[in-house]
Amino acid sequence: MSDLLERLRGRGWRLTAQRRVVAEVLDGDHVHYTADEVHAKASERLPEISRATVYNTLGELVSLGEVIEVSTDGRAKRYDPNAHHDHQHLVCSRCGTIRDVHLHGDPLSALPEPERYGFEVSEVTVTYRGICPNCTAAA
Amino acid sequence: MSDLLERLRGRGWRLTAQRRVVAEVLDGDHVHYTADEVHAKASERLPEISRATVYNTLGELVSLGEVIEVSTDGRAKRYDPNAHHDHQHLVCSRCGTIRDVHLHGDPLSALPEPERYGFEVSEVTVTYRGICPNCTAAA
DNA sequence: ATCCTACATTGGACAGTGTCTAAGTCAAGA
DNA sequence: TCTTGACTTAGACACTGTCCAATGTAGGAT
Repeated sequence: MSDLLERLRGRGWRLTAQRRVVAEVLDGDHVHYTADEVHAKASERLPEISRATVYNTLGELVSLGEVIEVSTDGRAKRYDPNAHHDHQHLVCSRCGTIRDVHLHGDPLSALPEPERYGFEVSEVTVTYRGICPNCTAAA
Repeated sequence: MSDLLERLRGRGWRLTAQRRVVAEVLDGDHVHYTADEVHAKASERLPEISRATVYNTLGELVSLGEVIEVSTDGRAKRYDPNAHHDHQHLVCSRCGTIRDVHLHGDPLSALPEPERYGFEVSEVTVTYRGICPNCTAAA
């Protein structure tokens, strides 16, 4: 993700220690953390980083299209660094963890014209829900 | 929706004025209100109804399968009274209004077995996003 | 019709998530 | 090295939702 930092710098981003750490956290594992989880991880490397900065930085990464915001459960949003590959999500209804999944076909084409009601439809998200193997085992 | 109340009473629900009003609000327009909007509407008819009761009642209606909980934006959840007809949602990215839409085919079958990672997949929601005619005109 | 009691409601405190602001700090160009 | 405007900080705040103890009441029992 070091090229991410380069790309952002090219767009006029000021490169600070805080932003670097947030980007590194997102790059690290391919898990979908909540903002506060990102903050916790970031604090391990840069203890004085503030919650507001993490929220700001995540918001910027989202509007720059580098990260996708996923809100599956009405609780905390999660951040998905895998923004450049088209994919959908599989969510555990019990523990909330998210996996990226890839579908057969294009879900956009499943919505017939008369069902579009004059909207300019530009995006579709598909979310599968179920119980993950871990939670099944723990039950 | 008066048969809703009957159905619920058959399942041992105690029929109170508060529950009746919440059910009527949901039945009224076919809009997808947030919990606090339901509370506001309900207060017009029953001023002393409390927020906790509205949240409780909505939660019960959801677990009884009479109403669907929709969280599209990570802000307030919205409640969809149209639970008995399989459908998906079309959301305006600008003003947030929601329309029910009906799809070709079953989106569950679009997720190949190897992409299920041992989950017991039981549910799928598809959300289309775009700009509604109103917002397009206003732009 | 009245009584009982388990269930429902109330209001207010609390918790989680996210936003805002004023003051201080610093990256990076001159 | 200096300057400056963008960035960060801490903490207050707002919104959504949950919880609890005290109070009220629907509906079966009598």
